[in-house]
Amino acid sequence: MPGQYLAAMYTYQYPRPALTVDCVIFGLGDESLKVLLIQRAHDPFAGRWAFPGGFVDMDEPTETAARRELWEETGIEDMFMEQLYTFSAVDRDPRERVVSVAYFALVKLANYKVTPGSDAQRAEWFPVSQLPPLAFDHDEIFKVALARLKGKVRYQPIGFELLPEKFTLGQLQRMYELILGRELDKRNFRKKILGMGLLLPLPERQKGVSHRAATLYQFDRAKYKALEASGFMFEI
Amino acid sequence: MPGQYLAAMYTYQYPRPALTVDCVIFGLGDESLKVLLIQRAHDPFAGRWAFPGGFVDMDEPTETAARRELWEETGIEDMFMEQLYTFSAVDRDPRERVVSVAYFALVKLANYKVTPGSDAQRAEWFPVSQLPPLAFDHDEIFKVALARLKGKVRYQPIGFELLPEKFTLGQLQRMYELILGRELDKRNFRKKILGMGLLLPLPERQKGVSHRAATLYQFDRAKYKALEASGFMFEI
DNA sequence: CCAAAAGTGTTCTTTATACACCCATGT
DNA sequence: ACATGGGTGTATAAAGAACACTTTTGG
Repeated sequence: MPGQYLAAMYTYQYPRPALTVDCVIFGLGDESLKVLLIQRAHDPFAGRWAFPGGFVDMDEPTETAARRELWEETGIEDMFMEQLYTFSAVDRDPRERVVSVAYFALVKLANYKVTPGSDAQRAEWFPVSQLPPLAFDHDEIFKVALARLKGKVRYQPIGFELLPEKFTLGQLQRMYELILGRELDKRNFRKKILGMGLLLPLPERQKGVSHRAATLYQFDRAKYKALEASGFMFEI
Repeated sequence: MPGQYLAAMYTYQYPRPALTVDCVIFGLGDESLKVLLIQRAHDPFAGRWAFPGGFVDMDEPTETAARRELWEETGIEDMFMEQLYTFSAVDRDPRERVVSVAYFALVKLANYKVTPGSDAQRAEWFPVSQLPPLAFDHDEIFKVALARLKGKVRYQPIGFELLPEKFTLGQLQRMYELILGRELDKRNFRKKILGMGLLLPLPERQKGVSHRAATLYQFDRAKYKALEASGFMFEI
């Protein structure tokens, strides 16, 4: 990184904000949409809950920083992630000027059933409708993240990131109902989603349920890519 | 700003990326959608065109920085602006690590007909289909900005920000056609947009045109706010 | 046999699309 | 008179919304 020296030559005279990342991770519980929070060990806001995050290193882009922090703090990796928004209010951190690039992630909660927490830190999944008061401006970050999820889930097939690889149409519909906050008509839903031709029915069926076993489906990513390229628009 | 002292106490040991803003400003010409570029006076990329932008001060949020830089470099103010994306590739600036928060702005070009340029800098409006090679990663920033504009203009009434306060339905339709890159049916377009009840017909008509004078309309922002709050979705 | 979710079609309403001619104005 | 864009309605097709019963499985 020759930049280190050049930085001094060109710009050392200007103070710079600190740069951090914060991650809003959504997971799908049995009865609610959830987000992962970490309890802060130190001041400011010691004891309060906050989204996992941390400082951006000089040799990594912000998304890499977000994935690294998430892995360090929770052990979660390889999830769907996209940039959410950059929060830069001058007083958002009481210590000093900190600008934070927030990320928005979706995980298959079944893969992380046990409450995460690698350091001494406590991490816990909270239903989105029952969040404790959050540190810093994380309440605002959460609002933006939830709005993004609700807005996006209808027009891009990101909802599948919350489900296991193999899922039933019932699970899929419940996922949409939980996120959108309203009920969907079962027959119309199935007609629409199957009509897209993006769900591969598997030769397997659900097991161990005390009712008729449902067909398992898989989302056909390759087919979606192809259709998307030729102008197809996903919509629920 | 007590943060200045605290910053030294807590975090002076970590190097920080520089933080800048860049603004992609769209305006509507007679025959094309345009963006404002500034020709760089100094290295790196001396002589190349780039989006206006600059460093974020310690006492201003990024959007304020974007508006300030834009005013300083072009004299444009009070335009529609929203955050676009934060670009953080490690080598995006050859001198040192610079993270840039890009903004996306829409202006009523008629108000800025003369080529702007307040400093010694040259500023010019370029049709989006004929951009010169840009400095830094600004080609990528532009791609993201144009995609955002195309995607958003259909679902939010931001297109009006590109037109004068009073406009004809012909101007409105041409605006959508230029941005979306396809022709719209005149009768269907009028039926749809007038059907929303968001356009106030004015008792005035177009003047000095060598054809039948069109009715002038105004976008009813108050009514849109009300409808939006009760679940109405704008769509072209 | 009961509970619980899976699975399945049709009707009606709403919205989208395709399409052609006369009108007003300035040159 | 002609060139230019303004202004108007209808018919057809497609998509969305509403709606109820039978099937399968485990307990």
